[in-house]
Amino acid sequence: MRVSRQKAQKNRDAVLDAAARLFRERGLDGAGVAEVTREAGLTHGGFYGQFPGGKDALAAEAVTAAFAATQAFWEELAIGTKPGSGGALAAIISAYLSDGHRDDPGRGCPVPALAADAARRGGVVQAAFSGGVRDLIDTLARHTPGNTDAGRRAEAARLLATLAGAVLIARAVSGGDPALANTVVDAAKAGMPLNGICVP
Amino acid sequence: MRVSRQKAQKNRDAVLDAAARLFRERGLDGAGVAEVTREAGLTHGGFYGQFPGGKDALAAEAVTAAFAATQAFWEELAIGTKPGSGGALAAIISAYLSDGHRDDPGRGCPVPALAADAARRGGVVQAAFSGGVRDLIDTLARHTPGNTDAGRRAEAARLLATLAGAVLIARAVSGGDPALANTVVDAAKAGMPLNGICVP
DNA sequence: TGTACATCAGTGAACGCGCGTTCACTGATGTAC
DNA sequence: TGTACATCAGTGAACGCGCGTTCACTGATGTAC
Repeated sequence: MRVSRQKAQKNRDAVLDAAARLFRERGLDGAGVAEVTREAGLTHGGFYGQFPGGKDALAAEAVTAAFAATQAFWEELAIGTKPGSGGALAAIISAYLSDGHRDDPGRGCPVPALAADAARRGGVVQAAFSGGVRDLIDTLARHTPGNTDAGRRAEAARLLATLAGAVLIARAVSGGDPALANTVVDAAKAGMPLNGICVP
Repeated sequence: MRVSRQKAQKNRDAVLDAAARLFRERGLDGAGVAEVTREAGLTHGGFYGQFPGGKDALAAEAVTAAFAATQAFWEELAIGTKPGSGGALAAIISAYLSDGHRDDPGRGCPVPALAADAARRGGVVQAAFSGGVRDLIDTLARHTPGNTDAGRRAEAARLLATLAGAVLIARAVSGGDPALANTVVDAAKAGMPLNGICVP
């Protein structure tokens, strides 16, 4: 049965939201079209009307949405901190390396959750992922101390690698060796620029 | 047809080798039992005689084998460098952040290739992964400067997070934004302890 | 050492299952008058 | 504003396909004599 255009848009958004969460939780191969649409309160039949590009198109849009949400979350964290004080960066790092982020990949950064999948899938998914990483590094660079744009971007890139790597490893070992997971996250925290000065 | 016990062992090893490579290349969901055994020159029927635990058992053993190979490769790199000079660590870092490693996940470190899969799969796979990460960090710590064991281990953990994160991101964006991939890897290189002094 | 036979590593067909995708259909929406 | 009808968002059954796994069978190996 037909629904209003407003309701149709809401339904599409619900599918996208469910996809962005489920893909981060279970991987691009671990969540199917049927489950995603069911989670959005719909059946799978209408899906190809919403996303003519099929699952790949959904995955690409979900990746973009997940990056946008992460970026928005970071900007929200930055509000209320003194500009130039490094407080925004500290807040982002603290949230990124929190237990909450480690244990809730569905609402977290797409990099540790989906980077390997994006690398393998290629096409529109990898393109969306690349754009997301670039925007995320730019956002991080805006809150990173440094003299030049290139320097801030490089530092932000290094930071994201360490943050994503630490959460990636922590998630992988938290079930089999919780102490090791904490070691990795704590080591990453200790190596963050705000805890001292790095002189390359 | 029955084969000799020696040949049977060789066949099992061939399946394990193929699995260790294919799983790293395509992910645990991206390579099937049929393809792995075919790559080893066998049919899939005999597989459950070799691995009664099924695909999960194969994945767990493949993860362990991949970590062991990475560790052996690092130890090989360390041979011929002056002990305590940091030369071994420099060689490991250089190899890890090379284009060759980025573009050949099948023979590379299991962390960027399989950590997300291991986190989701749980069970014996996650247990094998946890053990592999611990051993890898211990190996890295043996070549890391520092005053205490705990300090070396923490530094090694932080190092592995940065290395794995950088390669993970580089692989994900190399198709869509090659310049960004180089930015991330170069930034990780520049942030390595051997290029300067980190004062936490 | 030679022979007869039990063992078992590997084969290939078959199983149920869930996947991504298609399509005829439904019925409320949006529109033309 | 009210009515008639075309549009189309969503439904649910169905498609082929590849997955992990099972199993009856084959025939060379390993063993007992």
